[in-house]
Amino acid sequence: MDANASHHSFEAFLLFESDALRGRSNIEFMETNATERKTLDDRQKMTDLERLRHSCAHVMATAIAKLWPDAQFAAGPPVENGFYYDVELEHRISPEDFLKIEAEMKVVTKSNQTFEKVVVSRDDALDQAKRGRLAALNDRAVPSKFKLDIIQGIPEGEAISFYKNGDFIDLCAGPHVMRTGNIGAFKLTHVASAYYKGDEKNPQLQRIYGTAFKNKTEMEAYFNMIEEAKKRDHRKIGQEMSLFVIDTEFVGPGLPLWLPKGAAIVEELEKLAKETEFAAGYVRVKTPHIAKEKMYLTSGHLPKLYADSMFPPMQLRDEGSGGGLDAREAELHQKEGNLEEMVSKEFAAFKKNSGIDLLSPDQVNDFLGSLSEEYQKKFDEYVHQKFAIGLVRSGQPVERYYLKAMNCPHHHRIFAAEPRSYRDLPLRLAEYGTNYRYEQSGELFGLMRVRSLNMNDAHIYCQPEKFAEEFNAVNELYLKYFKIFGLEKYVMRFSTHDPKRLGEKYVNEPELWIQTENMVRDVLKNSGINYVEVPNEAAFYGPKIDVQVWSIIGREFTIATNQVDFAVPKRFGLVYRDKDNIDKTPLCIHRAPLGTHERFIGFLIEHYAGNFPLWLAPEQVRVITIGDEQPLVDYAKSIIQELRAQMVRAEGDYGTDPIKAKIQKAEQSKVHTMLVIGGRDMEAGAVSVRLHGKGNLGAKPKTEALANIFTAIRERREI
RNA sequence: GCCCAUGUAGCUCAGUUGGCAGAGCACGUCCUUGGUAAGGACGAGGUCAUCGGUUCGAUCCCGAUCAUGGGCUCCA
Repeated sequence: MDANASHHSFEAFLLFESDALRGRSNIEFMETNATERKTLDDRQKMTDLERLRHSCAHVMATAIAKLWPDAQFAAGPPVENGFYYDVELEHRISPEDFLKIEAEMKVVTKSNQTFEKVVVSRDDALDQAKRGRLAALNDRAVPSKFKLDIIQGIPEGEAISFYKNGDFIDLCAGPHVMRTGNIGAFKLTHVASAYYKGDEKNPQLQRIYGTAFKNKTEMEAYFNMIEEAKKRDHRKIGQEMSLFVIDTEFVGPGLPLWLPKGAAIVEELEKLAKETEFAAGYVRVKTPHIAKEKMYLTSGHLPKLYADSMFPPMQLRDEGSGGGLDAREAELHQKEGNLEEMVSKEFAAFKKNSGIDLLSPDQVNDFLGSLSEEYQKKFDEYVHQKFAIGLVRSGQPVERYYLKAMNCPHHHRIFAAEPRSYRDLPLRLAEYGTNYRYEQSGELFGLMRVRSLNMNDAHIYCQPEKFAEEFNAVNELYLKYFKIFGLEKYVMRFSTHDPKRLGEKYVNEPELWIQTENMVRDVLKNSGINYVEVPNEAAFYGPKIDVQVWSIIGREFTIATNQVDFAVPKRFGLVYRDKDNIDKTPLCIHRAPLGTHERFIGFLIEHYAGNFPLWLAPEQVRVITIGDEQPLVDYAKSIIQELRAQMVRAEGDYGTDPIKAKIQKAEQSKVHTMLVIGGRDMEAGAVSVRLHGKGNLGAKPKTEALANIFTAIRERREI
């Protein structure tokens, strides 16, 4: 591997590791497309709705040009849920301006102007742009600079056209609706910034987003759908159900804390993974959260390529002020003395201020909290120096430690820890490892983008000839999980290499590529898995499979990536002794079917809208008494004991609230199963069963009701 | 990181054109003893994100910082 190639491999490596959990694959996909210019034919393929929305972008530009004639427009395409137009304008457009703009837009749609297409010569186009006539209502002193730039970028021979509505003329390839009045309903939604042509070296523009529909009814339906999705937002439900919090003040942004109810879900998922993986022949390992710098220098994440995504290192520094050890120890004693002096002074002042002579333990804590910043700083310096001296004396070298951003290097070292024979393979090392990644602050998003993540990780080391079998087994795992979570729509995006770019974008192992890709393709084909093949999207060192799933309301999530890796084990010098007594490098399959707890639970919350199936429900059963008489409470408590003895998460509500209030509380907190008991039930040895969202099922013998609960949980299905 | 918006009680949000800080829910105490989505009374809860500036006076105006959210890919 030459230097350049290995540079790419680090990049590819980090791409895999981040893609798996960040769902970046789409972005990558789009970027590849974006480099290819849309042809005029492509543009004619616009759907009716896109055509309408693109027309609406022109209407918006017309309105903005009227309000701010110096506005410079760049591009205004239709997008997934509407349209935008990029505009350069001194005035900062805020949502308050939307009403004003919309009012002007309404004037344009009401007057029902025709969209007229005019095909012009290149010279004409340039001339009009220079006169500032494009994307404007009149001639202007300054040229329409972005339009001018765009015209210059149009290849020779391609037709250039203007579209005109009323007095507004814009450079545009179309297509458009016939008249402005065809835009039945529209609304501006938000404003953001974007660089011209997406390049940060270009000027920053204001991107104004809006949406448009044939008629009001369809627009209302769209906004209702948005509202529905908002109700399912994992951040909202997570708070309502007390699943997790993000304590930015004391713990840090992007570092979620799982509350007991959320941790219950975490535990259930781990239990599922452990059972499933155990049955599939995985062995579990445990690795520390940190490793020496050498680890990541070897893996290639450091010194540069992954450094930005890792938390800065913990450095055990020897930062003495020169001089021998003796001199520095003397300095340390001096510092100790100074500190003591400072403390006694501040203590005296504290006692004087509070007027207390003998402090209680609480008051001592108050005092410690009140110590001056200067003292704290000196104290830190003191501790640091003491530590550094200790290190020097013990003869340890200065070291840097990093929080791990991925588990594979640790697992590779586990592979390397013992001599491996082909008889030991496949070795499937599994771990719910906690990784730390320094995501950019603007990238953080609820549980979906975090800085600490628990990955359902495993690395399968196998002989190349066993690959198909292993890879197939991994896919079986996925299908099994999809079934458990009721995921009906999924697609595996199988990314392959491009032979033309071997040695540049892809590791130069033509035969290995073809061989591995064929193996992957065969497995996918034979197993009847729903997949699409995406050429020229593989990672540097092997084909990859992104797993996209759709939640019950049709939102798409990328939950996991599988990666076939025929290059990195080599970097770690991993070998096994084969039958022929030769050391060979194993293939490695990286896989994480349940992604990370953070992202996966975020997905599940939205998928289920917080109404988890019984086995996952944070509170599975609540026993509710009608009244608070002692015998009834005792009966309820005995039921809870029976449930808890079988690891069922059960709580009791024995309070004095009226029964309707207790039911509502339980329903609102989405308790899966309510066992309501009154005097009648107690005498009959019965419970009356109510399921969340499904209402009262009526009285059942207690033993039968409990047995149903136990079985349903064990089999991970509904009652 | 960059642009824009937001930050008031545990939660959802009012409010003050600059002059003692508000509601509902949740919480606590008491009353209520009831059969499947809210019985009642009283009470406790706040450095109005943080720091600085203007002012007789700042939660409000100005600036900075931090955090959260929407974007920063979909090219005439």
